[in-house]
Amino acid sequence: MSVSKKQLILDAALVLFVDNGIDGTSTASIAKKANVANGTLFHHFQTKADLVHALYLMIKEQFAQQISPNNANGNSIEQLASDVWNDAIDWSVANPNKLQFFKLVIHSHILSATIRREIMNQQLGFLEQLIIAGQQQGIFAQYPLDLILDNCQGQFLSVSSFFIERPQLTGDIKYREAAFKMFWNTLG
Amino acid sequence: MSVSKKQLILDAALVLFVDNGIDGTSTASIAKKANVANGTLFHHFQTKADLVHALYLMIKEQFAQQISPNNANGNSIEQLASDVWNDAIDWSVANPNKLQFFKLVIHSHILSATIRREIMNQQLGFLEQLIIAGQQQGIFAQYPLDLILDNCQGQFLSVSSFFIERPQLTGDIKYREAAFKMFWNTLG
DNA sequence: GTCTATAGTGCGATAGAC
DNA sequence: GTCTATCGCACTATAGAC
Repeated sequence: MSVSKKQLILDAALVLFVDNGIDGTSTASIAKKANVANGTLFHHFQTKADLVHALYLMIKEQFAQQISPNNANGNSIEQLASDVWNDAIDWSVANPNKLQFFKLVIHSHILSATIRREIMNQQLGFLEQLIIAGQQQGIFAQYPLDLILDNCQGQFLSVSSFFIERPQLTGDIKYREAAFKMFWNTLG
Repeated sequence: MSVSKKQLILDAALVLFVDNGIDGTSTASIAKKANVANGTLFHHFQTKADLVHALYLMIKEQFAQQISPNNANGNSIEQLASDVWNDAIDWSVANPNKLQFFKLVIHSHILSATIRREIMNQQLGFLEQLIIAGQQQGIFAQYPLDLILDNCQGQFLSVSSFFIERPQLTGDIKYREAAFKMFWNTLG
């Protein structure tokens, strides 16, 4: 077989979680959609929470790969910020289910508060470096870093969802530029 | 009795929802915490979803009362925006459970998507007027209104949660001013 | 309106054959 | 690793006495 049953389960779970919520999705329905037996699911994942966590880790990896800046040298902070921001938005629009799943996990009680806090911090590690650099160069205001990061995550999640819900606006330069401008202005 | 059983149920539900999530809270546990019989809960609320909706409506009313500007005339847009923003943050810090419940409802699947969309629109009606006025006066940039509103809601929810999780920073002028400045800068 | 008791359902997880 | 079958539990909602 070309795709492992484990992966089939993860794929099915993502779709069902986004459609019905995490608590609203039974393990039986996941197995059924994946064309896999009920017991097989619990062979690969000890508990439902383990499945959620594994799915999150997989998606986080993919997200990190898309938005890690690969040409950091020689560009202005604004250019770097624009690249990172727009890469993140592009990824969200190309992977709407995965972005929505991030939001579900952040607000779900199925994972412990500690794990959910780790999630957020890891998610924003790349941004932290960029903001510190901007502050050192005097481009950004000296707002407290922790407050800035929470604010930026809030903007990213809401604006991503905005574009996901309105696919026809994704390529609209007016909207895309406004979205970045608002994000950028926040920092100054 | 001084407080109706219906109100006792609503009060108990709020605490349990915030602690354990909406799906993670059984109607039986709500009745128990409210010192009320199981059947009494379903006498006042036909279904669990009805209870959630009623609780939301009650809290929304309280929130709207706190942040509606009562001295709109004679003040600058920035002063108005500052008043509204800080009233909203103050309310959130004074009523952390209620703000967290807003977040739960927005991301829960127990209410239909239609109802959740209404919720957001009603929540932000007051802001809409202020932003339109600012744009007409040339104080704000001409970003698309719908995008601005989603962005602002994202900032408000994340920054509110930030202060709720760090009560000792609520009165810290440096943090409070930075929070408003970031919000304000977004619009310009 | 409030209570007790319970019906009826769906769920997470396990056991054991293959 | 994958399957079938099912256990045991917790849950929403109802019935009917007071």
